[in-house]
Amino acid sequence: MLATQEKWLPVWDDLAPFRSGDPADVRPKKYVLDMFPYPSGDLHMGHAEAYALGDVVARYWVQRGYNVMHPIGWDAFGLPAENAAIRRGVDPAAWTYENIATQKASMRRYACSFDWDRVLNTCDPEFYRWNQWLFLRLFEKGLAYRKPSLVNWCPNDQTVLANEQVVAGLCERCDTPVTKKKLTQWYFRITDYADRLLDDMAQLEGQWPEKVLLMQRNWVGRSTGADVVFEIEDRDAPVTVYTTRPDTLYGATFFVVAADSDLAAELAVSAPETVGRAFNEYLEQVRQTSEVDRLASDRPKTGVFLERYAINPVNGERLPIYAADYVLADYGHGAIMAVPAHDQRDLDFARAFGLPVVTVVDTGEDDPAGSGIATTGDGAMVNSGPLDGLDKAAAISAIIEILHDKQHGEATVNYRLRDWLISRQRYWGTPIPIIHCLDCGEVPVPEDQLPITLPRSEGLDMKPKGTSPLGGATDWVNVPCPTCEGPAMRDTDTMDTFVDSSWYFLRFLDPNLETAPFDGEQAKEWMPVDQYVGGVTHAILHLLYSRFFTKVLFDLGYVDFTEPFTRLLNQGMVVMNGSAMSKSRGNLVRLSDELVENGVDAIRLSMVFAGPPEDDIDWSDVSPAGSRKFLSRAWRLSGDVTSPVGVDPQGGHAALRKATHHALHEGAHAVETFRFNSMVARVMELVNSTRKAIDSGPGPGDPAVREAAEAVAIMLSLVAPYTAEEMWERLGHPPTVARAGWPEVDESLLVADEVTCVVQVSGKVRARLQVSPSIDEDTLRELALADANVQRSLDGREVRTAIVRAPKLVNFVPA
RNA sequence: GCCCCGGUGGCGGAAUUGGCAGACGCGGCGGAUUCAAAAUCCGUUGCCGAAAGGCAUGAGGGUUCAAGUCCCUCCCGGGGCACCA
Repeated sequence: MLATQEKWLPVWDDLAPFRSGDPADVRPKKYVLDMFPYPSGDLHMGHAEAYALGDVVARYWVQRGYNVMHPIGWDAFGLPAENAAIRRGVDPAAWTYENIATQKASMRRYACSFDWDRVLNTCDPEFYRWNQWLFLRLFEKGLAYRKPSLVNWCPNDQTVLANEQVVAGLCERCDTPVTKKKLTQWYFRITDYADRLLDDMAQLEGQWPEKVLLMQRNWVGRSTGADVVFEIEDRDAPVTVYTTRPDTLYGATFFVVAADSDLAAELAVSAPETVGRAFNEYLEQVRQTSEVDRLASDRPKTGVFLERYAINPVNGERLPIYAADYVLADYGHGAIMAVPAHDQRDLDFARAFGLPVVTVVDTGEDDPAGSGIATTGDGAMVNSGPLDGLDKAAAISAIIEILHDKQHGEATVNYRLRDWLISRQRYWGTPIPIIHCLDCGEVPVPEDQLPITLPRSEGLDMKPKGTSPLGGATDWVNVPCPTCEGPAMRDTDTMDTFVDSSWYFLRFLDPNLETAPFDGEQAKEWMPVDQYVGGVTHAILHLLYSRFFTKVLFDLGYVDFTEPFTRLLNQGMVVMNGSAMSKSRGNLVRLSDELVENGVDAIRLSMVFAGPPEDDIDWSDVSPAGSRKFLSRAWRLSGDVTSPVGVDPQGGHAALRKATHHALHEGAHAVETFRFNSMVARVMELVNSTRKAIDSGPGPGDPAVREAAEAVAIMLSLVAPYTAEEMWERLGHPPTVARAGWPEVDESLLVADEVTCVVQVSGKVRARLQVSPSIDEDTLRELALADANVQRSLDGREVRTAIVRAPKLVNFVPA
């Protein structure tokens, strides 16, 4: 196995069959992209699966005559490098580049069909200078801005997190419960693109897994409703609330403001002193509640009455105002009108605080005041003045019109999506290219000063302490203001590493370009990515951000498409005995061990053959030894062929020729529909047929045997490159089989000259006939009826109906 | 709680539009080869039955000449969302 690697790797390096950058190359282009890895160590089983699957696609399109760009790089910024630095005192850069070298060598041995001329590392200044450049473009457009806000804070990593990076209240990286902190941070205005992120999904329908589209739709969370303006007693300015149920306005019995909102604080200040004290106590308690606890679904409702009142604009009723934590400060306007009869959360609160419940929609269900179950369905409006008798939809439009006329509200849209918080208080990332000047404020770093490279880690205190380690690099931080030359300071935060991956696919077009992040002409030729392959863990994070960046770049005129990834394949995970592999569980399978034991080809084949690519693979169900056995069976075919290279297959053994062309045809179709396991099954069938032909059919000298063996080598080259190359050589061809080309399928060989016709009586199979595929219905019916078994089953009964689907099926229905 | 997606032999999984259920493989069993083992090769392998035949795609019902596939109800598993007004 090792000898085979030693033999072919230099040959492949030399021939570079997957080089894609030749401007004279006339082949049509295709861009196949695997999600790039984080260099945390050597490759593991998960990488082995992902890259085996991506390789099938890339190598297939090369065989089909395309100039396939299949690049690889490293998502090289991020916390593990820094944590290693803290634990072991190594330089994050040195640690990272060492791991990259290890992974790169492993990928080469794993025979990944990457174009090695296009490698990039996001931690190279040549890459991240363009992060800074893009940041400045967004800053100019007002799409990058700083604001104070209550943000997600990971106490373990000592950094802020974007909303997308908090999973069920836990830090996505380290599973530590996330807390909230009031901080001024940098954001990208992704919410400006909420509608387009939703609407452009129409382009992806059928091309992306439905599941991913659904998750993104939920994440953006568009809802339609109305803003309603409420006057507040003893306050000049009114307060606007957002509601999806303006039709229930007459059912509002109280008013709630988010406890942690500025409005709550303000209302409490001008309330009686006892209220102020109670409020402050409550707020303190809310602040100490972790995100995990806050999200617990069965938590009782809590709050404080502020002894203030809002006025219902339609009936002038006084609604008591409460501060509570079930209303979120950063959604809508941070305040709601509460309609306990028709909203479960409001009802729970009303019952806890003894507030009235007024039903305004008669849904025919039990009265919520008694049942404790809010009714949310449709029905006739009651107790609602001019709305009485209308149904939900009519009431919504009627009330919006009324509010609009009185200037008390209007129809609006709201989103669950929040702006993307991109600053991080950590070292190993892209410095934010802003200089803070006391006089000039936030000053962008002039473009000719890019990149702002990271200061050396030596001498910096890397320990997480809530502020960026970059703050300790005084020489680096203190700079003159680019505008006024006065003393100023660099921004010391670094960018979220998801910024890197939001556009890296464009950098592959020319990773060494020094004048721009990418070349527009090349983007026209190659983009968007035709096939993206990666894990479903990025369903929201990376894929949403990349879609956002692409739209921004489109608006800025840098690209002419609005979606970056035309087609998406999510591969599953490799697990062991039903659960994710981990050292602590003791079910870790080491890729390197597997490779030593069974070889690269057998591991790749096992990954591809295990099942559909999107399903998880349980390694305990997989037989790499079986894969190895099959590969040597296939390989042996190539040694048995005795006909000369280039022999005309015409006139060769007809049945085997049909088998070959059938396999090529079905195999191609299987690859194009992501049924890679079925493609392998078709190759296995062809190997079996060829073996039979050699041993007991027309013999090894038949031209059809050579044709079959060559087809096996070519199909196998998608999965098992070493075995395929060995076969190709033994069959008398020069390397490399990767560029041999997919043999043209002879359509005439796809039609069988005899098919099996199933004859049923009352839907049960009673006979099978060998018939010509062109047999006509009448002949087939007579033939079927004449069959002895059919006659026995009919048992003298008359045939009431005969369904004839020539040439494959006849069904007699007796009277 | 809401929304998706699944449930097919001992196991992983096949099955264009409703038309031979179980392709291909793993494992098992039997045999050949071998002093023996490994490797390899051949055969066999859904269940019941001696056979004819019958029964089988989570359970139950329905549509149809015909259902793994379509419709309804339920059970189980996996995933996503979860105070977003």
